[in-house]
Amino acid sequence: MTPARSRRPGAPTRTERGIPEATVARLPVYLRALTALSDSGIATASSEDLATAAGVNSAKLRKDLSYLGSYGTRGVGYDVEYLRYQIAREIGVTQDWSVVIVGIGNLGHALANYSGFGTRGFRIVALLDADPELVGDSVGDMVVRDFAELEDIVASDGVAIGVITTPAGPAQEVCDRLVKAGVTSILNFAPVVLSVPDGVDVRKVDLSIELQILAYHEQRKSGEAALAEVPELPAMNGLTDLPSVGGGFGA
Amino acid sequence: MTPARSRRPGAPTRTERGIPEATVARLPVYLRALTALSDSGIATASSEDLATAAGVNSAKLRKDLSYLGSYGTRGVGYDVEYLRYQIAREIGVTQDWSVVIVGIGNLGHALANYSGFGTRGFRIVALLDADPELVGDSVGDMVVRDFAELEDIVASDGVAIGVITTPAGPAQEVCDRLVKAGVTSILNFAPVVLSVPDGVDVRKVDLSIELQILAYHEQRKSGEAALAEVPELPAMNGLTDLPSVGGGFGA
DNA sequence: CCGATTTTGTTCTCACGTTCACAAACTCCT
DNA sequence: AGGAGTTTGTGAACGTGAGAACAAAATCGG
Repeated sequence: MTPARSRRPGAPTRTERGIPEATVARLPVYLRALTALSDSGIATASSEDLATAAGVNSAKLRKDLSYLGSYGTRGVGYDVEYLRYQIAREIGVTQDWSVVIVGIGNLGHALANYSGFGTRGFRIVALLDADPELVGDSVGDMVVRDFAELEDIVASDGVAIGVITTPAGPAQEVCDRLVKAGVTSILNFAPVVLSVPDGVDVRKVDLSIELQILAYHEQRKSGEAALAEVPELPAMNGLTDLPSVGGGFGA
Repeated sequence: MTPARSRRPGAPTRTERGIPEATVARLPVYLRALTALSDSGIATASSEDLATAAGVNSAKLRKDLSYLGSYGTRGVGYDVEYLRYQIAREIGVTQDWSVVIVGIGNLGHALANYSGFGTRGFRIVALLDADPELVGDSVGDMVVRDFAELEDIVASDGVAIGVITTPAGPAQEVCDRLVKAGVTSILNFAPVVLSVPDGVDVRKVDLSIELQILAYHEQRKSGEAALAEVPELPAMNGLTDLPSVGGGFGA
């Protein structure tokens, strides 16, 4: 049942530099699919099986995996555990990453309480907020600490990843402090465009934007009748009465 | 200061069908930038100004806007209010969209409490959960209702958009129910690949994936020393001791 | 009214991403 | 052992997106 691992002498000359960004974004999906298969007791899966589980095309999956190396066996498929390890290693989640969350409002609370964190290669080492009212509160099994402690925490815990769940206003300032303290990857939930120096990665999660994208397609579905209802060139004097669109996850 | 609006007789022959998906995804960002400029009392902005505010290249911004029509004035720039309305109309947020949230756990709570919803073209009409313990609880100014009421609510309020904030387990089932009730756009926070019939749009927000993408780049930054520390081909007998990677926003 | 200046809208080119299609490689059955 | 059947890995074709560059159109100063 377990396939030959085919560690052939002429090693696959692993992709020297640069897995395409689109592929990187899908690797975590494959990882999750593999974990699910593994939990179901499935030891081997074809690219077709995996692709179905991950919700992608099998050719795309094979090409994606080929950037990592040649980890399958022709005529058989992929060893689930083996491939899972390889992808985990490539992503970097075989080691643990320390994470700080800044801004313990509604969303910060939700993320802090999210139990499935530690088991996935990420460890929340601190919850920070600048509001003295919040500092000292306990959230789950952690206590909210003062944002002023940031530098110490980053230095002592080797934090590389920061999560910003503040309102839009202070987000850039928080970001600057994070970067100055040595954080080089930021996950931003605040509805602002953060500017960071080269070498720092920012990823954005924005609920409003997602909903607006859905709204766009939704509008298209309802036939063009809906479009015709809205005047293309409205009288300018009515413009200030518009609902305040835009914005996002602020306080 | 206000430019001529240039409603020339040969109308711009608005893009008949199909704004590129990449452009659609950026329109909400432009909308937000325009709203910010508008709030600052700025009446006119060049593509350069807008691009800076939105964090993109100005050529890209101009090309994106050109898909909507010719709403700028050469030598001058764009009228902020006018362009804001045009983008809002194109996205479809000049009208209100009714939204239901299913799964009132930590995250559902956070979204329900998010006050900046109603002002942005989205109206939460119901919070639903299947857990009898939760039904009847009040969250913000709303009350959690039984998931069984879904069909009635969708029918009476014309709900087109559903947000899934349940754990992974029930997500597909919830999704099926939503679709059957008539929801045609779904924003999914559960860490599963949802399968839906044609004509239904799904967008996914996944914290674990975002963090893992950051981790990948972070690993690359720390020089290749880090890569070398991890064996490329570990002994297979150690594999089951791996931390359980993958998964995501479950209970 | 005209030329200088500004800034848009668009064309062209290149890079990236997706999909097809098939040879290579492996297993299984006779 | 050999042929039939599977499934990977990848080359090639195609489509989409990004960025540079420039002509067209507008303003402004004289």
